[in-house]
Amino acid sequence: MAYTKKEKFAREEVWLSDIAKALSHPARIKILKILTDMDSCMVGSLVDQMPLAQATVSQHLKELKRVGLISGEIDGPKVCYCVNIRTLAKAKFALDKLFIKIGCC
Amino acid sequence: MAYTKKEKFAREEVWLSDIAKALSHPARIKILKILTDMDSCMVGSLVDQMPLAQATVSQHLKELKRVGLISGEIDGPKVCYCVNIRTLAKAKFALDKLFIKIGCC
DNA sequence: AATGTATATCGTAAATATACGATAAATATA
DNA sequence: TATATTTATCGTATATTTACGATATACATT
Repeated sequence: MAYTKKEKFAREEVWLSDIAKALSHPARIKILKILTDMDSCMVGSLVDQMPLAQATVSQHLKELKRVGLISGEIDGPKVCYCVNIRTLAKAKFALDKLFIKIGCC
Repeated sequence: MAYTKKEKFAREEVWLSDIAKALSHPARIKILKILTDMDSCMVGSLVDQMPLAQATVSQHLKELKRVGLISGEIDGPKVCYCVNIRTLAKAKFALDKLFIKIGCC
């Protein structure tokens, strides 16, 4: 038991739920905000602004990367992350569609 | 370890991440859609349209209820659920704010 | 009162998420 | 080449999620 049944649902529902999952931890929401606020977006300064250990921040970055909400560019020994506007726009569109469908606004 | 650190984040980030968590499974997105499509919204007919056991659907309903996205009204031995537009609007507002902040649309 | 119907809750197994220290890998600098 | 810096990954502990069958609860009907 407890094998997932996500394949039993519509493709778009699965995709949107996956985006929602990526946003389902305050650390990841904060990371997106910080990446926007800073001009530079190296992991080091990101970690400085987060109440979490470096390994944990790295893990959260991985989750955001997984769904394509951010992408990282290697810059010497450092990595510079930024928000992926394309995915963001797709997510916004899908969310708007859902909210309209279920009677909001 | 693995104790949560969610309290270390801003209140609104925690709230929004919690809404996102509620939307982070396709079953729950589908439930919201079904509740909107049907005029009636009894758990029984909901379960009929879901590829999950009754106990599992009930669990998903509980999660949606937890964050206030739906509320249930007891009607005899049955329970009628409907989407809570208030919470939905609040969520939409918070999401829009986030998306605008992080550079979308 | 007994039985049926509808839903929630309990118990539980497996999977996934969260957090961290330690370490690896990759580059830069002395 | 040795050392420092930066980030990802590994290993691991604990918590949470997902799924279900079984059972409890609450109301209706016979």
